[in-house]
Amino acid sequence: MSGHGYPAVFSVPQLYHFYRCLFAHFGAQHWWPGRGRFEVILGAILTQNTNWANVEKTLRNLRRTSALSPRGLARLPRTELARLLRPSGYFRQKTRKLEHFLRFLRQCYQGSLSQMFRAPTARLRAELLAVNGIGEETADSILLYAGRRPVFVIDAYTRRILHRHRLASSAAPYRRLQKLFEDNLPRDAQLYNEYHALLVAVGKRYCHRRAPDCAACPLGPELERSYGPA
DNA sequence: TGCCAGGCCGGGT
DNA sequence: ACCCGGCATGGC
Repeated sequence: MSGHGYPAVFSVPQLYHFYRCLFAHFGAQHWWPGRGRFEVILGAILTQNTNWANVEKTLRNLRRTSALSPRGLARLPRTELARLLRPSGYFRQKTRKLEHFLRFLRQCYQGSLSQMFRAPTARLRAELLAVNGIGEETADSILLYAGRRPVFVIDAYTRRILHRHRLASSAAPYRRLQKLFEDNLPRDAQLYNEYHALLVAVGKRYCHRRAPDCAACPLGPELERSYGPA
């Protein structure tokens, strides 16, 4: 069908209906949690494979230093920065990742987020991906939640939920899943924002690793009806 | 107590 | 182009 060896991804015009079911159940999520776009970027890096509650501790640590800006953090000694990042796990890795991002921002955009977000989306995405420590999900989270670009974010919960509802193979690559949403929804950053936040909300409750079939999800039967037989 | 969390990288097939 | 081990803390 696709000719690329990943046949098990379906085109889903009802994807918007899925969104409305989620919104009706869970309501507005008010994402991204964080104050301002620099905190959004920090959170996107710090939450990699990590519980958000741990990230919050680190963000509180950083706020207390009154150095919560690109230039402020760049002035901190590495050991001090590492100590502040400790609660969010992988703290040595994340210290390096953060330093890589700060260096990129300084060298390419004079340390200015305003300047960075003036770049066209496709170019900025490629540049972010070239930063060591920023992968596809983190780059897209930055673009969507800090830059308000219409870029759909795919994460582990999204993958599991799509698989559970037979909308995609569990092995489908990131870009393919992203395209599934972007091709079947209006190109609207606010919609992508709310949709992804809702997927995480439902995923946290019903679709953790040990229950990848989302067996307890109350939306399951409803959604299967709306999709018809797979 | 063990398992889990809003990934990513580097090295090996 | 995949597959895998490593990275680390805090909560249930």
